[in-house]
Amino acid sequence: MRRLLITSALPYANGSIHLGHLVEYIQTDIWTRFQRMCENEVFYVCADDTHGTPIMIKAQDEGLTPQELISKVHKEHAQDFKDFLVEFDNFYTTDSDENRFFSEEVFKSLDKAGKIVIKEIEQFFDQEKQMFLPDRFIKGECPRCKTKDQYGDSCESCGATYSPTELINPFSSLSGSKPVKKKTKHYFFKLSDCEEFLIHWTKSGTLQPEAENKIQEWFKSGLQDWDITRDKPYFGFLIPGEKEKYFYVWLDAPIGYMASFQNLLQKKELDIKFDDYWKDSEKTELYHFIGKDILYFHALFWPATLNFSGYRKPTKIFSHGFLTVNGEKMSKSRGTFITARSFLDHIKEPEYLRYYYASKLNDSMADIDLSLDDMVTKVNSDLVGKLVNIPSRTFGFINKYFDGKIKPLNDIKTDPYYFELILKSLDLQDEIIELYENRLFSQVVRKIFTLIEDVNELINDQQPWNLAKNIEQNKEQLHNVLTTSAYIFRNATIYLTPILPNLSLNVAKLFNENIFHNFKQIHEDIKSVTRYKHLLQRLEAEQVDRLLDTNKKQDLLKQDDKKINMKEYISIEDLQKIDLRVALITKANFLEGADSLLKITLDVGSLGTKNVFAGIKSQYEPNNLIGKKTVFVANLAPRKMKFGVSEGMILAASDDKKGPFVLFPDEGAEPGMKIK
RNA sequence: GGUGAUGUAGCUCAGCUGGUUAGAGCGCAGGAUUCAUAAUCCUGAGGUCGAGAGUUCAAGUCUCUCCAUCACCA
Repeated sequence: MRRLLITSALPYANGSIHLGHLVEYIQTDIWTRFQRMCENEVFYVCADDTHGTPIMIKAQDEGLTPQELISKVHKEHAQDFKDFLVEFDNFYTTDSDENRFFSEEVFKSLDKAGKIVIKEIEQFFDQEKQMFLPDRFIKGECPRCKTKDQYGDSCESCGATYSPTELINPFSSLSGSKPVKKKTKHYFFKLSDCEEFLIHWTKSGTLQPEAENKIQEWFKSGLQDWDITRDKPYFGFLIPGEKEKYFYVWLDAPIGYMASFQNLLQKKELDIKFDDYWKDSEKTELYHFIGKDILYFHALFWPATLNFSGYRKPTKIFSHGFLTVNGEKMSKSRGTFITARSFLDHIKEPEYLRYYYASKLNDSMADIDLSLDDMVTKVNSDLVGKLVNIPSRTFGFINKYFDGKIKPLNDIKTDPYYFELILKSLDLQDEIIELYENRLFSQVVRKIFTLIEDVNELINDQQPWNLAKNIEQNKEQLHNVLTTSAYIFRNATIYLTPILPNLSLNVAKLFNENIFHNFKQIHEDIKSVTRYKHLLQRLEAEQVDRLLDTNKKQDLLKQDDKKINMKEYISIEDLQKIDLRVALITKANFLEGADSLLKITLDVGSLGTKNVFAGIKSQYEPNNLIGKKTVFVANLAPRKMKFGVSEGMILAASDDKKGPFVLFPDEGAEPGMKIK
């Protein structure tokens, strides 16, 4: 029995889980479940990554403390993972006592080993906010192509990279003020000292070949010492002995793997030694699943940190590519920036995504594409049309003619025609296990579906519906066909369990079993089957359309909110341009041929009588409006409409779901009064 | 800008260390079938393997150049 500790990268606690994140969690979860089905002892831990400036700023924006923000996000993340059947043994947080302990301990050990050095550096400082600015919070003109409003590290327009000090006219994106250069004392991890160790470690088979190539580039350019300090204000752990300096979030984030594991041992009171997993690489294996974007941290900083603070190194780092949707980068305006939650709201079935990802995942770092049309056809044709179709087309016969009973494996061995087919499904086990182990899930899926296709072919050839017409004569043959189908279907489902745990559970119930939890179960007899109930619904293309539409709309709303949040203020002069008046509704009428408009006649005091057409028919009866006062925009340019000239506008509130609701002023407001 | 990866049928992807007529699923066309959620099965059409050059008896597979896409740059 192998003993494995497996991790997925920690999601940052300032946003929702989206389909891009899920590639990794689903990939890891499949591999973890696979290892469990091979009877290995497996722990799968993760945590929210909770520290850093962006979290601090976001909490401020939302009027929360950072702790409140991360606890809110943690709940949301945990629910998303659970609903996508991502089964962590522990989903913890980096803002924990355990993590503080290990972070300090690692830091002290590194210091003792002479790997920590103090340097004075010069950084941009926002005098208004009284804080040092991370690169991405500084904006200015690109020094090369002069494009305005570029971030402090690189230009989105020409792709140049530079340091924020090179920007022309830099400004703080937090306060808008001009940052000044200021000196500060920082702790550095002497990565430059670790080159020999890292060259050896990265070439010892711990990385995929592509990742190894990528790493070479960094060696070529020379390893730079790593700044692990951030000045206050910051949300994170104080560096031991300091009052205003914190650990950079990337120091304590991977240590969060250790903290989450330690927390798991305590919480579940497991009789397992922490050191077996974190100090002794002989006894246990440690695997990190990550995205290719954070390879740098996991393949250089992390092993070096571990090695020089007395811990074991990871057994292997598995990096995967990025997710594109419909062949392009995920985009909020196209609606392809799909959150886990909105996928569930519209598609309902998390296993459709799990299946689709599995059918495309392999061991490489190449990006994978979620083609939504492709997902629909794949799910419908593979899962519904082929897999689930088997019990649907055979269980009726088994129940009707054989009282739900299936032949034992030994009995069918006498007939080589059928037994060979079953044998093929048994023999595939070794191959499938090897493919799973190597994370070649797309090939696993393809292999399994050759079995499914065999069964459908067998049923077509043998035509149980015809055999049943002359049941006395054909009973034996019919039973063989059905038995063979049942075994192969059962075995294929066992093989698919890591990918489709819920479906597997429901299929187990069809066979009067509790659960499929071990690949060895393919050798067990099937005793009986129950009545067939539909296992999966077809996926309709409209569901996908609605999913994209909803995400698109939400993005538009958010952009509106953002405009306000981004402090795109208007001046008081701008506001005074609008002549708002109290008006009395004297008449209100339906208009023939108008779907949403009412004709409203207003008494605006000194401005006289005005007519407007208001799109409020859905909410208001004309008679209920007469005699009420409302708010009127008096200097809006008159507009010719089908029904006449609209001489202004009355104000009403609405969002995408409800409204409009007309505004009514408080008592005492008289027609013609200015609103200011 | 530097570096890494990717580019194979309409779509999504397999093709191990170079070796006979380049594969799968979906889609499409034709047929079979009706047990099954219009599901299933059979047959077929579809590719100068991003472009160009080179190495070799032989290249999708190795080398070089170029083009496009994605990522990273601490």
